[in-house]
Amino acid sequence: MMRAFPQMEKNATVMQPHRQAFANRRRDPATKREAILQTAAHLFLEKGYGRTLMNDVADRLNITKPALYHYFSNKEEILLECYRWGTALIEDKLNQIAAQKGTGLEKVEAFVYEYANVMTVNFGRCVMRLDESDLSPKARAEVRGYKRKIDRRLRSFIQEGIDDDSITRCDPRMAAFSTAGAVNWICMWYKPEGPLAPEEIAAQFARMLTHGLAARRKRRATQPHGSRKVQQQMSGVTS
Amino acid sequence: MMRAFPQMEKNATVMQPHRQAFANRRRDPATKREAILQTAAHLFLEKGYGRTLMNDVADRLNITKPALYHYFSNKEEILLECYRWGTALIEDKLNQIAAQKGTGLEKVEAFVYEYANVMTVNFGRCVMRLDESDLSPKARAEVRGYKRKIDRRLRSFIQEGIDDDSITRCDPRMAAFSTAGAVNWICMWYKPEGPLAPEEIAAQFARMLTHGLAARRKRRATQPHGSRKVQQQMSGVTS
DNA sequence: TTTTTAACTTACCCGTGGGTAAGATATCAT
DNA sequence: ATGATATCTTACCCACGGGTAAGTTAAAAA
Repeated sequence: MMRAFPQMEKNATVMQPHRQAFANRRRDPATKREAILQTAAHLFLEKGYGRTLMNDVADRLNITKPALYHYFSNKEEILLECYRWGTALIEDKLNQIAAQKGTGLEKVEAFVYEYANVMTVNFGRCVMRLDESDLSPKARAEVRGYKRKIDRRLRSFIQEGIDDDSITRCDPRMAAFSTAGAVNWICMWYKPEGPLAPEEIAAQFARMLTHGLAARRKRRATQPHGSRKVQQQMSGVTS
Repeated sequence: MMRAFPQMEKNATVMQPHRQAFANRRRDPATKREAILQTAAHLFLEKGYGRTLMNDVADRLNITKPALYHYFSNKEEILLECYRWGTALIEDKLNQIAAQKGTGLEKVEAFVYEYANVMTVNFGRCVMRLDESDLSPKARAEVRGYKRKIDRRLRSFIQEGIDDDSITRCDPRMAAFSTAGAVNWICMWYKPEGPLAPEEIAAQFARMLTHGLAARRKRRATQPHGSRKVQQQMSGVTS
């Protein structure tokens, strides 16, 4: 029998990609674990950790709440695993940058670019957007460790830049807070379905945070701003 | 009779400043309302909104939970009022800056300085640190309105700067996100009892965010960084 | 003093949501 | 086929915490 809209079924699963992971019972457990993490991360970002119920996660996967406890021992472990995935993404990029050649300033620029990109990925967003105090002291200490490592890396790039004269003299700690803060905040307003492409954001941030807003020298003529279109209105400072 | 430590009693109240507001029954209700708000804001920042119990707030004020409901109809109203106080602080500063003379860049610099200072005050920190989705749709819309106003102001300063050639050509929306993000993030790591003075933070941020990290020109000699002491270690990128 | 009333306390309710006990079912090995 | 096992469901428990009902007390008014 011919279907009127043969693609409908497929689209239905495309819209809920992680439901598929639980279609067969004996499917790879690792895949299911990740499916749980992905949907949980999505919900945590959408509604916050506290307001995300275990039932919400289960519902999205077309399973029941107790099924989740076959893959995670409790809600906090899901949260912790989101942190682990996110920080791993960042660490990975940082190692690449640290191995590169270049001035300190160039490394900071690369840091901002890569870090900004991670801040548009759900797991990355979780790292900076979710509240650490939802974690137990032990888990919180672990996450703090990851974050401190990131911070040390950024500060070392800045210090390199000061030493090689590519960065103006400043307090590396404060510069790191400022730079990282601007990028961290991306996870507060970025919407995957929004009008801004991650690479575009990353590129602009990398430029602005290293070279500042101030005009380098007086411009002669003020010609209009290329063919940039007036873009969709976004809400505000934080959303 | 002489006391061995006559100041002890006084210190006890200094340590818990808001308890005093509820010492007498017929004291000014407005004072008590503010005392509740202050302690609530403090706890919200310390433990998060969701983990702060009405009992926690009451305990700190040496009263019982139902007493709070004489001043606020529910928990959310306390939260909303924190937002109102915080955004009012910011708006106030913004109006002053907008009225000033100067280039766009100078206004952005002033914005960063004043805004950063607000981000070290509890009510100000609440605005950017607490989660809007703890508010009802109606209240959230109100808060969003305040934030959008702040954002519009910042963007207008940036646009002014582009027009008067004090700011390099860029997407004002993106520049606002970057600048505001760096400052907003202060509320995530700033600790009132920490080693950094608000004005110091504000001054450094204002400089870095407008003029960037990049060295303007090659320096001749690299002399050590004045007499700056190695300062107390702070945790990491976000705390 | 006595009355009045706002300010507060004690004792309680109950919806919510994380987590579990025990049983059902699909899939694999034999 | 048949048992064995991981997987998943139905039905439930109960701690927690926001909010309230009803009674108590302190301070101002009369």
